[in-house]
Amino acid sequence: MRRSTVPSRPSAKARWPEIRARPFDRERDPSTQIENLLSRKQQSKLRAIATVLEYQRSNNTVFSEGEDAHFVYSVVAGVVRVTRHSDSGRRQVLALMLPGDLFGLPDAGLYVNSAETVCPATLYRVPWAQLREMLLREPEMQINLLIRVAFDLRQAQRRIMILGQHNVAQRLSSFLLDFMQHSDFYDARRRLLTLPLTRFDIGDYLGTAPETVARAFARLEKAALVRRHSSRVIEIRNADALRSLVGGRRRVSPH
Amino acid sequence: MRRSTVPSRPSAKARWPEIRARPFDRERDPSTQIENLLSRKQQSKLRAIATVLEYQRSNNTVFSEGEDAHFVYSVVAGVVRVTRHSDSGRRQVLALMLPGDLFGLPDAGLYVNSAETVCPATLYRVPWAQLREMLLREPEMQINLLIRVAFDLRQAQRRIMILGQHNVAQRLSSFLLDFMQHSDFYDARRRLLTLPLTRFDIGDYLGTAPETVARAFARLEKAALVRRHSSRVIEIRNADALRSLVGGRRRVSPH
DNA sequence: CGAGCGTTTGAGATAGCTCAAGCCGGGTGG
DNA sequence: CCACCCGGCTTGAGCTATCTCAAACGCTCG
Repeated sequence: MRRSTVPSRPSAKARWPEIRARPFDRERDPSTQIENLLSRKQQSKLRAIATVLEYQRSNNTVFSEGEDAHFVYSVVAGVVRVTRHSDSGRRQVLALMLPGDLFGLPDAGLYVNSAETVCPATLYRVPWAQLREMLLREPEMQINLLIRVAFDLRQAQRRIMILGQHNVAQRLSSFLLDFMQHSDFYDARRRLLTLPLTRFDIGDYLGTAPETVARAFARLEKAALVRRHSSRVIEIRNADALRSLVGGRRRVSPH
Repeated sequence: MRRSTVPSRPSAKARWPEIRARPFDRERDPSTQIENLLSRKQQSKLRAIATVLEYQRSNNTVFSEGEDAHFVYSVVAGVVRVTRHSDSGRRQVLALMLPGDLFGLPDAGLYVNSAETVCPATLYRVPWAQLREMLLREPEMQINLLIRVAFDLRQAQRRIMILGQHNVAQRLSSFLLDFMQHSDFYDARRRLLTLPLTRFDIGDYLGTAPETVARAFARLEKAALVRRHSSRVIEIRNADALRSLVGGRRRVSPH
């Protein structure tokens, strides 16, 4: 078993948590999408039961598949990868959670996926039991949760499209274009994209091997669509060409 | 553009609807999953606003992506494929809706996917506006919808795993094993699976070409895991071997 | 300055794509 | 009732994208 096998990817360096938890502090917290969906009153109720977690490092486990699910999480800052391992032990990154995203909804009381930090991150943690009660009392709040889950479903369907139809260069382009939407990672003026992920993470996200990701980068660079300033810092030289690459065919006719 | 291009797949024979709609008739309708989640009172309310649609043929359009979304649907009998077309015009089958499944939730008032019958089918049609109001009034009903959408999300994540990690023979095995769960299609005693889908549909579901699906069937047959009685009728000769195939590695080491 | 991880590139093997041709079964019309 | 036709299915051939194993490179941290 060379890589990508069960417990985790390369950095199984098992650094330990170093997480600090503190009660919700209204003053310090930037507003997030989930809050924006709620009324002030609802927000304050949610804050009353939320805890803020600060993960100082990457590759920290938030929760693991199969564990009892007591909490739901929301990203305040940083990036969390939501993963699942297939029977063969290979890891798939199902989704990347960015600020404002919600994750950790239980299935029959258990987490079905694992979640780890991809870089230092700040999260809200909300006890599921209390949230559940609150939802039953407040239909408007619940419908907001429904909207979020429906959004996640559409995102997942988008991933299905990409995995089912695109070659690796197209998937990578699509991934880069997605990250360019977030000013946390993309400096639009200088056209510089700073990726928080390793090639292993990107590979597991795109359903391919890290070497293939590296080669896809090389290919995009040769075609002058991007330029690698370093492995994590990518200059976007031609976003339109990236877009039209994604829109093209998976394979060009051999004739 | 040989196949799999925009409007639809081979049978663009454009047969027209022949749909019959009738008000909900309590006596004739088998209970479906969505109803099972609801109390009697809720059920009767839902029935009051539901219409039953009967599609007599396959390849009938229920709705198309981009249309205004006025209704939500639930499958009573038959199979519906939910599809989306990529920019290149290729079709992806995002999900197959079987009896009890719900589909057609709008995104910003529009359908984001298309839905077509795969065989003759009976559906419930519920006006979204009325359902929405009902949900706001009845939190328990809403939480059931939330559970359904969360279920769909997990299904979609499962598809992501399969598309991202498995080779075509594994995907096909996984597809067959799924269908074996439904007594509508699988005769457990005789071990006969009757597929409602063409090779084109299966290919678009599994993210591959129909020829490759045919070859995967040939491979499974040669390994004595299945036997094709006809292209649509498959004898399952070794379900355990199918399962362990799915659990194995995508590609065997070359050495 | 060495170790370790992550990245890149190379080489060889192969699964799956595309085009093409033949087959097969069921429905239709003579 | 049979022959034909058409759509779907299968198989073949050639090509290439991607996988796997290897090896070398280069940060970064200690």
